[in-house]
Amino acid sequence: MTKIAFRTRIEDLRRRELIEAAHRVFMQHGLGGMTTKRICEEAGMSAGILSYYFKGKEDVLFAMVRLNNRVLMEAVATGLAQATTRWGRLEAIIAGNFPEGLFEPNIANAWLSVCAASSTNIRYVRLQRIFYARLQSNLASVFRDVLADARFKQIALALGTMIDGLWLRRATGEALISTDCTALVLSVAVALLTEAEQAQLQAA
Amino acid sequence: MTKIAFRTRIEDLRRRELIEAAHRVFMQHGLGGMTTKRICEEAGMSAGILSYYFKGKEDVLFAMVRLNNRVLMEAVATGLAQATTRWGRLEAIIAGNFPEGLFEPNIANAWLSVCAASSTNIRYVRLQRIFYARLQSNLASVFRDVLADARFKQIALALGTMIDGLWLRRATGEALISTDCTALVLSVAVALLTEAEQAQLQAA
DNA sequence: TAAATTATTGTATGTGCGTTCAGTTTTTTG
DNA sequence: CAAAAAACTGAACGCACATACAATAATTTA
Repeated sequence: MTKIAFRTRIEDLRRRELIEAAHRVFMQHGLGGMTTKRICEEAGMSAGILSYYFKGKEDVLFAMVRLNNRVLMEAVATGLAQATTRWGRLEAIIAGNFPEGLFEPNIANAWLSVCAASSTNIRYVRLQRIFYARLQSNLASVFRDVLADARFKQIALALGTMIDGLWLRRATGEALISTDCTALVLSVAVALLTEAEQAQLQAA
Repeated sequence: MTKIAFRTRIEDLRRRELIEAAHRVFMQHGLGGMTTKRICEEAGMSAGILSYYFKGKEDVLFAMVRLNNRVLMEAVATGLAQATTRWGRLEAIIAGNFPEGLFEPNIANAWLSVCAASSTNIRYVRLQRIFYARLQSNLASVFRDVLADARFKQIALALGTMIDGLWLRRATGEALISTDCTALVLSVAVALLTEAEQAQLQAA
């Protein structure tokens, strides 16, 4: 009994350590430079350990991406919980997608690399889908009841792709600042929503 | 004299063939699967030929990306030349960024891979910058005189990143259609520009 | 403490890659 | 046609990598 408990604990620990080491290597050397040797070295372990705790390198990468996504989604969730007004919630959603200290070229590039790898690996596509669905549902929680469904989907797509595009630009080193990006997306959101409101008023 | 002329011709021909072969391999196997062997095989030549006409694999890749960018930019240019009205020009610019038959997952993924590789390779960053600058200048040719400079830059960034984001989504296989994307970006452009106009009217 | 299980190591192995280069064929020159 | 230059070949090399695995160390169990 205690045996199993301990085993699980150390296994989880090692897996976590390897994932975090993989993350650091990823940040520093990019997807191409993320070798098993470097990961194990970064984790302070020997080369063979990776095969012991993971199915292979791909498995580590996937676990890493999943962990990152989870962290980001939780950040948005806590931001949402703190917001009180409808517009505050919108800002929280958008700002949550440009976390200060994380909106940096190397991190953006890591994310981009994973997107690029998505075409090969079905699991990544699924992960991305989940991520986008969450954004969509967050936006829906703010505006679905105010907008017609078709137009809402359009606006959600517009805002979502803008966020992605800004990250992409950041990945190439463009000098974008997280607060500016939030402001930009927010301003577009405002323009689209006021327009939609006016259209709805005219219809009535 | 004839010697030099002929030499130049066959060299250009082979280089072009290799670039196009590289492009096909890229499309089919992705950036990771684009090996020198496959490229030469696809071009119907032997393995060593690549080093004969190019400095190395990277050189071929770069030439390929440059060629693609040129083609896309020219497509936009011709579309622009045909447009007569101001709004027609705007639509031509946007539609030119979603060319029918080219707005497909594998092509999108190829572009995405290059973006991801940009962080390592300075030449790609330069290429991307040129591309974005061209988009910016095209948009400027339509709207700069109507808008304040700061707001124009914001709007141009918003539209540009949306276009990128839509390509990114397409890369992961999302079912987006080129005409829908054009319509979406155009609708956002309209919303932003009418808003900007109203703001300017109120100021007067 | 002895046995047994688990955790870790580091070398070995095989694979796939980009690049090189000595040689061969083709084309051009005189 | 002979000599020279250019175009091209394909085997060979070295390197970096992921993974496997036998050996060893640490820990738990009885």
